Amino acid sequence: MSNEQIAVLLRNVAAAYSIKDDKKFRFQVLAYQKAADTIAHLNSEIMDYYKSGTLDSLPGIGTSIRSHLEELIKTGKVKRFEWVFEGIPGAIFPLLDIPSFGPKKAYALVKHFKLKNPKTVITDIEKLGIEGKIASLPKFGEKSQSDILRALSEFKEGKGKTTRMVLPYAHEVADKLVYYLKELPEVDKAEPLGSLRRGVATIGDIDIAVASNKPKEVIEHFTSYPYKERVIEKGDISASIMVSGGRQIDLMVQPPDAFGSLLQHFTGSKNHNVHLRELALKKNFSLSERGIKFLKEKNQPIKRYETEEEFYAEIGLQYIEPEMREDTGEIELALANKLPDLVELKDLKGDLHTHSNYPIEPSHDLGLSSVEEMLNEAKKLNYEYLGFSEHNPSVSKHTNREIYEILEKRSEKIEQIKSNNKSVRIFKMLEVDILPSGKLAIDEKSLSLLDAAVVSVHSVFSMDKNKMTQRVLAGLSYSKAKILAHPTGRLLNVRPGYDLDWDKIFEFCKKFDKALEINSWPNRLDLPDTIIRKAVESKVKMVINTDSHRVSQMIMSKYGVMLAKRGWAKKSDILNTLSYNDFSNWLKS
DNA sequence: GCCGTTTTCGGCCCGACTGTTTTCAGTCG
Repeated sequence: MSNEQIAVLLRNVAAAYSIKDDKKFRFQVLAYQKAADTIAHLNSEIMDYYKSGTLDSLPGIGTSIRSHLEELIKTGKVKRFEWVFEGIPGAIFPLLDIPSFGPKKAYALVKHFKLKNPKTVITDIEKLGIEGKIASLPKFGEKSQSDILRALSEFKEGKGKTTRMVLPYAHEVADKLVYYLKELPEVDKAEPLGSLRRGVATIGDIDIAVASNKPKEVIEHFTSYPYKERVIEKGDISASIMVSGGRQIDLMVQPPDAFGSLLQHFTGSKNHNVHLRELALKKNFSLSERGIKFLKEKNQPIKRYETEEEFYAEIGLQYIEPEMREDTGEIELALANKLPDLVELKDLKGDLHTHSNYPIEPSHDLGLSSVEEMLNEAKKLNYEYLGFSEHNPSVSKHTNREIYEILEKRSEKIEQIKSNNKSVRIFKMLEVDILPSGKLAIDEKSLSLLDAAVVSVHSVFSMDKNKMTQRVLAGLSYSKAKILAHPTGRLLNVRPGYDLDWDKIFEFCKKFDKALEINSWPNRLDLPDTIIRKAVESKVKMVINTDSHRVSQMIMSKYGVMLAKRGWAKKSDILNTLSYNDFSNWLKS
């Protein structure tokens, strides 16, 4: 079973518990939801945890859920779950993906209309709504009937609870809205928060916090946004709108002197906030977006915090960078004043994976900007060095000799530019395909023309984990191969990427002094953050690259840095924070 | 069901908004 399937099953268990007896099973519901979230966000197969007997090392999975999962994997079913699902109609489950549908609403509808078929339940309900039969149910009315119909039709057009967008698109939507909000004089500050601020690879809803003493005016302005499709909610201090493409934007307002606690609250993550608030409760503090209530002191007003730093300090914590706020150990470290000093954008001294438009006749895409243009941009970015890593010349269209000649010519051109350009140093590199056999696409003689190679997989993604690991290690074993580019091959919202045996990869990288790339390309963001974290723990070195194909893309390293921070990478974990001489020595080692 | 720097028992975040209600349940983040 896939992680996704297991996550869905656990979510269904939570929903079934909630229908069975909301009060009695309150904590089971929470526990199963948390376990489902954990599994849904794993970057390696749940089967690997099962095989190594480490299932209960995962947050939210204890002895009980672990044994249920083991039973599931061994026998294909779980006795306890069968009991939980008893009397719960299967037709409720497809409804749970639809925004505004929870277990209660789904059950009420399915039960009342005796809907049996999970495959048709959505169209069944739609039909009942159109016939006007939902409005007469107890606790339902005309408004909820039309809300249901709209939710169903938006769902059919792709607006589900789990649909997510890639980072730059989310930034674009958020930036436009922030710009619009700031047109209102009553808006002191407006900032995008949530998963966008934490640098999560894909974004669900966009969250925006506003500092203002006039919340009514702000909400009015926000809900009048000209590019909105509709207003979802509109209250005194918060509101939600939907913009084109079914994207939801949530906004919340607090007075400027309480902006710190709002930033903290709205940045999340949910798990981080829950942990923080539980911790605070033990000290008799109650935290919220409004500030801190001191529970021992009766009738005291809520204390407000203008900055997040003050807010964290009041609870006795070091300031925690947004990228770390996932409740994966950062709160414990902050308590002990032992948070790592994370890598920053300004630490980067170069980019080793860029594609110029030099006519190298590759089988994959060529860049669109010239070597000179890219060097100019590198200078603007304060880089000391830049590596050109166009794709290798097409193997099917050229002989080895022709490839050598193409690379020789390129080498001469680069040497020429080097002599005219002293401000940014150049590395002569190449992105070389690792063929299915594990061989590199070009031979040793051609490789000898390079300072080093970035190697990567661009074909036959469907190999199993062991074979793919062997393939990648074979490719990395060439002495010129120094960096494994976009190591998992994932394309966000397109394909999941292949599985590698990370322990073996890490071991190899350390032994032979190779580096893993953190690819900043927004549809890749590869390595995934959880694997960066493991690499950091294993003391494997990494390089943050952009994979730019034109000048304007070279600033994308900011996404790579956020990703690295999510993996708790320090400056010392990232090799392209080294000076030219030190990096050059490593590259040629 | 999970979890532990006051706990292996006894806790478990906090508040916003909506529709159907006249005080609250459901959903969301």
